[in-house]
Amino acid sequence: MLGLMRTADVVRRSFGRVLEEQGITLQQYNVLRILRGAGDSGLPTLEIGSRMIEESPGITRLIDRLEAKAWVRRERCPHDRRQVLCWITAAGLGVLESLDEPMADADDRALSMLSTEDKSHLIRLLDAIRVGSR
Amino acid sequence: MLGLMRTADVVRRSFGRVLEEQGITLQQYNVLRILRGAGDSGLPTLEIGSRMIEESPGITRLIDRLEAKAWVRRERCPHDRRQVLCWITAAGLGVLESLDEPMADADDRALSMLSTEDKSHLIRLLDAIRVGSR
DNA sequence: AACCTATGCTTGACACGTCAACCATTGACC
DNA sequence: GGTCAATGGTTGACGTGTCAAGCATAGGTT
Repeated sequence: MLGLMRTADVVRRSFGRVLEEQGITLQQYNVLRILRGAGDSGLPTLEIGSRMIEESPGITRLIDRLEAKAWVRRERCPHDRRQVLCWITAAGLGVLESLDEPMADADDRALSMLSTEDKSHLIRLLDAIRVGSR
Repeated sequence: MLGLMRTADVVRRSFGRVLEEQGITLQQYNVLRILRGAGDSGLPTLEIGSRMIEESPGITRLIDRLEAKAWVRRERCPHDRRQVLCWITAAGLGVLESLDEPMADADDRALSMLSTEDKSHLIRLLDAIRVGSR
């Protein structure tokens, strides 16, 4: 378990270094990816949160910062005024696009020492741990 | 890589839940473990930091909190007045002791779904990723 | 219509992790 | 002995994870 956490941190930092050149953090990147996937219909705040690693409260402030950088647009939903819908902006899409390749490279680099078989085995083991942790 | 980070977070939170009953965090627990291992001779601040996951600056404040709870004692080293030596206190040892068993159980639980062979394979894969990330 | 619980955030407070800048002490070199 | 770079730590600022508490809106129930 120690090894798992250590390795995850090493990998996290290595992705972080790629992202910091665009002035974006890993979590902000994740949110933008999720919103790009959601398309024009946008997503309510907590729906984004539920697709991320963290618990809900942090997501509000995370999106605050993305909105401040004009990468995300927010609007209260007219049908259910409790919800706040979020969309990625054109600027946000641009940032993501410029990161797609470097991030794919980083991913390749991080796993370059493993064979295809190793990778699928690793995924299976990790999934098993995650499923079992309830 | 996503799976790795997700799984690590799940595991981190699960250990966190065990520790919070003693009012201690995972990082604080790590520091105490390191200091227990160091014994009576204590360790300089940055030496502790280098054995942890994080980079140096955070370690000062981490130990500040441990000192505030009287689990750690600090003293400027007389031979090299730049260094600050740290020791775990008796109270700190007590806290650790009360956590040894619950933490071992949590570790077992987290990995109970894997065979011995799976575990050593997982360790090998994780080590390979870590070694390759330089 | 009045009430009540659930839902969807948001905020405040605190623990980190990380970078950049800074201070003190050492040790080496001139 | 005086200067200077290196070492060991600390601080400030900012992003994030998490808990507890709070607020507004929805959707029943009566």
